[in-house]
Amino acid sequence: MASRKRVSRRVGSEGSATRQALLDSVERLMLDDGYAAVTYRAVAAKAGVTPALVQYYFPTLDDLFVATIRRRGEQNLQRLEKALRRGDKHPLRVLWEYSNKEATASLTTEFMALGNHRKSIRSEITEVTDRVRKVQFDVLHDHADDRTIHLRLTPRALIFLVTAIPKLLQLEQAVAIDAGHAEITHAIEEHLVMAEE
Amino acid sequence: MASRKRVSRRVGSEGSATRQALLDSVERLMLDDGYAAVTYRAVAAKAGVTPALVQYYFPTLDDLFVATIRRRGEQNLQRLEKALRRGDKHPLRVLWEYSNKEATASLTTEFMALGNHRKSIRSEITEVTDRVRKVQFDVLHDHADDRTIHLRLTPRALIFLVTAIPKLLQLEQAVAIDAGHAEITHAIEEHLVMAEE
DNA sequence: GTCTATACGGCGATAGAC
DNA sequence: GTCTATCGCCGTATAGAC
Repeated sequence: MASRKRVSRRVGSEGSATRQALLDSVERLMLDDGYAAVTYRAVAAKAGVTPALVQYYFPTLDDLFVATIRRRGEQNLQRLEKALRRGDKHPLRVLWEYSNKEATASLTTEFMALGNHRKSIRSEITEVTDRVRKVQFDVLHDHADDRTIHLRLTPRALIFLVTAIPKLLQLEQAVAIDAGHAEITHAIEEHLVMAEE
Repeated sequence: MASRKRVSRRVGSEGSATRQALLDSVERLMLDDGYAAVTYRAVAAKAGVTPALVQYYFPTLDDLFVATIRRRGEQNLQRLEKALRRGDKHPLRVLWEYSNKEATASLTTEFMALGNHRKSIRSEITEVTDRVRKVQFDVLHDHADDRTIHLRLTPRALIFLVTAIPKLLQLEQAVAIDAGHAEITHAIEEHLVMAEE
């Protein structure tokens, strides 16, 4: 099923323009038609190169998916850290807004589905998520006060709620389900306002 | 991509033993290796028949997936209604426990991933979820009292929390993430106890 | 180092033989 | 009702051109 003999992944320099263009094509395909639409032939066509060239850069599809999630994860982490550093909003609100950025979230959903049956991708997701959660926990830990006690929720539980619920809302939206969505969003917004004053 | 001309789905009688055995095999394959492992050849091998016979019962893979989700959805709905009818627990707790049944939830996850890029499955999920949510809403609507106000949450929002969060916990567990899980579970259990007394 | 051409086996789907 | 043959995709391995 998976590759065996192949030794060197990441052929072609990391910053190569072609390489970046290929990863862009992968993200577009995943967003438009789901990860199943990511084939060597489709990626090549979208980027205007030959299928064999895609394979030169990414010997297996796993390599291609891992490179895509790694690049996106890095970008997300930097976006989050930058937003938190600005310090003009309550950290919980920053996390909430960060998680509601839909392009990112629906890509994440695709990757989690992929991770269900591809080990290499599962570990990549685990790694990047751990790093993100650590950043989130640190900032909330510094900010901890009676408001978390008021809500009877620990920082970790709060992080879960404001970051995971948006993900779930979008997961359901993708299958045309929206019962309770407006109410949940409203309730969380209300709690955020309370936490901010 | 999808089938076009085919008119009659559901070849072979609905209750055919072969048919049921094939759907069992599909569920096992999805749980063990993800939906990508569901191929005519794999299903046939698991059920001890020829691949062509599987194709006789289910002309396209879409038909196979739709039949699987429909059967499972019917079973879940009846399980939920039965648990609610017993009336020995608070409806919210019934919903919470119902959603925490893991076999069901991880199958659901697979189907939602499938629904991301297969239209026929998406509408099947939407339909069965609407029916389930209606049952859930009705029972909670009858049961509505000051406890929902205490939590500042509408019935629909409450349903979302106690049914969707377990789904998400398992989705994350599938990729080896568990930050905040224990805390969230504990917090919800606490709220349920409050609602029950 | 970049890129291409080609071949192989496995897949879903179809048509049609028995 | 059951199964065979076939078609056009797919991932990917390999050999080699610039």
